[in-house]
Amino acid sequence: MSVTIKDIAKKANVSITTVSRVLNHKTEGIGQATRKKVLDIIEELDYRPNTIARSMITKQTNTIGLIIPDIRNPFFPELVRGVEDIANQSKYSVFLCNTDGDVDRESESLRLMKEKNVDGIVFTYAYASPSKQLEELAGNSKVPFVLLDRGLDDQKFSGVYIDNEKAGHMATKHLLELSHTKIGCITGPRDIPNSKDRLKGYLKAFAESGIPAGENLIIEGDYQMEGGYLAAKTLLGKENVTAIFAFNDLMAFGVYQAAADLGIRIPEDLSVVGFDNLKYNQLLKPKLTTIEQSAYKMGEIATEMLLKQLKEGSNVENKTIYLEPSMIVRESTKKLEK
Amino acid sequence: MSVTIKDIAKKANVSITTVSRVLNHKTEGIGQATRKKVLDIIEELDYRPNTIARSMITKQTNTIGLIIPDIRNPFFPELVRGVEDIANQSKYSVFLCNTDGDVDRESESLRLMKEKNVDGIVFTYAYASPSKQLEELAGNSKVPFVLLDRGLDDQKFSGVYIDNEKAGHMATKHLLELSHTKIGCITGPRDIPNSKDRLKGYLKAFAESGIPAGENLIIEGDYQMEGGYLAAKTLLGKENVTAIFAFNDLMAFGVYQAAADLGIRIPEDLSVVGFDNLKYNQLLKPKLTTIEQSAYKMGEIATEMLLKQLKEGSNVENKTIYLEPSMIVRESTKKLEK
DNA sequence: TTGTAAGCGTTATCAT
DNA sequence: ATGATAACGCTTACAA
Repeated sequence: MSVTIKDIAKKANVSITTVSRVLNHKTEGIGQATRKKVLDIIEELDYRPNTIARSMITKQTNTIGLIIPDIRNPFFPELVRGVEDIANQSKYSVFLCNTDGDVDRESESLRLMKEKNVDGIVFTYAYASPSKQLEELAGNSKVPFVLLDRGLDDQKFSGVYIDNEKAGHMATKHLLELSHTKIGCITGPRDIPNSKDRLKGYLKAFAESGIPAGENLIIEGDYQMEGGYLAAKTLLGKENVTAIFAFNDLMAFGVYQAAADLGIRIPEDLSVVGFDNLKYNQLLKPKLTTIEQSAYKMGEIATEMLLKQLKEGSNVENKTIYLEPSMIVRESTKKLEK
Repeated sequence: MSVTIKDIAKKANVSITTVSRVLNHKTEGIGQATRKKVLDIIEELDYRPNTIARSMITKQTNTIGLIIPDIRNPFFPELVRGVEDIANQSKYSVFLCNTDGDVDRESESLRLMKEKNVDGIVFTYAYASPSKQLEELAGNSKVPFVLLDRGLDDQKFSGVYIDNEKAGHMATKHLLELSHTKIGCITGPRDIPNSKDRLKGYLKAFAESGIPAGENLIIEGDYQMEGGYLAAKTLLGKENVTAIFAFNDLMAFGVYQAAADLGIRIPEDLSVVGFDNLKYNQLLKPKLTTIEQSAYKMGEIATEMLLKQLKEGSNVENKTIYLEPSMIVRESTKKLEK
């Protein structure tokens, strides 16, 4: 049996209340001598308060939940570290759940988080409209949460995103300025808001340029390498595009592979723009032109927002933050020669 | 206030003991009718038992801790999913901690795990000898744990590793058979057992071949891209090696970059062997010859071992499992032409 | 400054 | 088959 507050109290000849007070750094109502005595015994016995017993009373667990689609997608480790680093600074630990983008596993995760009594949740929400679970979270059960990355078109929830429409616009405009007109577009899964917004940007850039955007040039991807590969095969086979804008770097990797299979050279025959600026795309040849967004920073900001809510109570108003994307032009895009 | 066992009891006109019994699926000592009545009310009120209160008594949290160096190293996401997937199957959730390979953060993580009352720990232990903390874990505090990947040369702890010496031997022998004699070796951090074992294999292959292994050809790396890059610069600059064996793929990526900077062609001028078979090294040109080891599987096995210990109590004997490595020959290695 | 005692939501023990 | 009650280890009124 491990040592409890009672053991300390007994050995110090004080009440457990007194021990509790020094434990919680109560300033008033405790004598210097007593405090020291208790502290010494705590040290001597290497006593650690039982956080579970504590949680029962305080209703706090000093734990936050983090729900993401899949840690194996290299975008998310960065995000996770951003969340964890900030959380740890404030003595919070993090519970991780992967949902694989599956609705059932997502609500299962949410259930689990509530069961574990997390104090708040950072949530890569991947659907366009709030689920029943999410509404309930915001309504009855009152667990604070912050959405991030994938988004929800609803200002009533706290969230951290980048300005995806702007990013989509930048990437497409870049390609248009390089004289490309047949620009393939490989989107993310249909329902994910960030993909929708990037598509809006893509279409807007076309509209501005006066060039018609071909319906056939837009293909739904899966944010995975495989989906990028398949979509690129279609695009390069039937549509003869001269450029492809993939909505994440992973799919751009797939585009590279498809191009290699088909003997198509990048950037001579095909320009490619990605999205995310993953660290390991330095390995690609030629180096990938892409949109920069910092998953780590998004994780940090979202967690800071969440912790603020936890500390200041629910009187903190929800807000949505949009980070500025930036474009990194490297070697995979090139002016189209007539 | 959320609904408690008392509310259910009151509404059902039974005692909380009875409710508790149906909650815990006690078969005996409960009538069919009562059970149904209680169950209905539980459903009606959407009651969820408070796991914290439960934990106070059962001393179980249904949570396991997972300590790794850094989730951003692409080896670990796979491992994490292996652990999580198995844990979830048995209704366990996982607490994640990154230590960045830092000793202080590691013992901090361990402390946290105990504070959170995890039932067991899966631990990428990165040092050659057991720390005081670890001894204590095995001794007094009796939290079951399973080590994995990086290892500890001590059969008295449970662990899951691959046969690193054999793997190091395979890789080096492959290079020797391709007529290379000046084979650079970029190891992991000095203290990590898996690196030591790989080095043993490297030296053994040389010893068997009768070719002397040059001391200068062995450079300590950091298991990161940067370290691989730096080490390769040294190796390629001063030592004129014709082949490099990097102790993980990440460092092999660095070798590729160094070679590119120096105008050295792979595999014509330099053969390269990596270690891990990371998914995204498909992106490399030429494709990397490497040692296959499944982080996912290691995570699965370690977690299965841990759960077995948790279920069957401490009468399960500790054991160390060594998985078989295999070699994947791709395009980055080539016979040395005289 | 310090202590007594109630209570958090369960499970476990022992009655009935 | 069911219930009363102690206990888990702590925090927090309230009292002294």
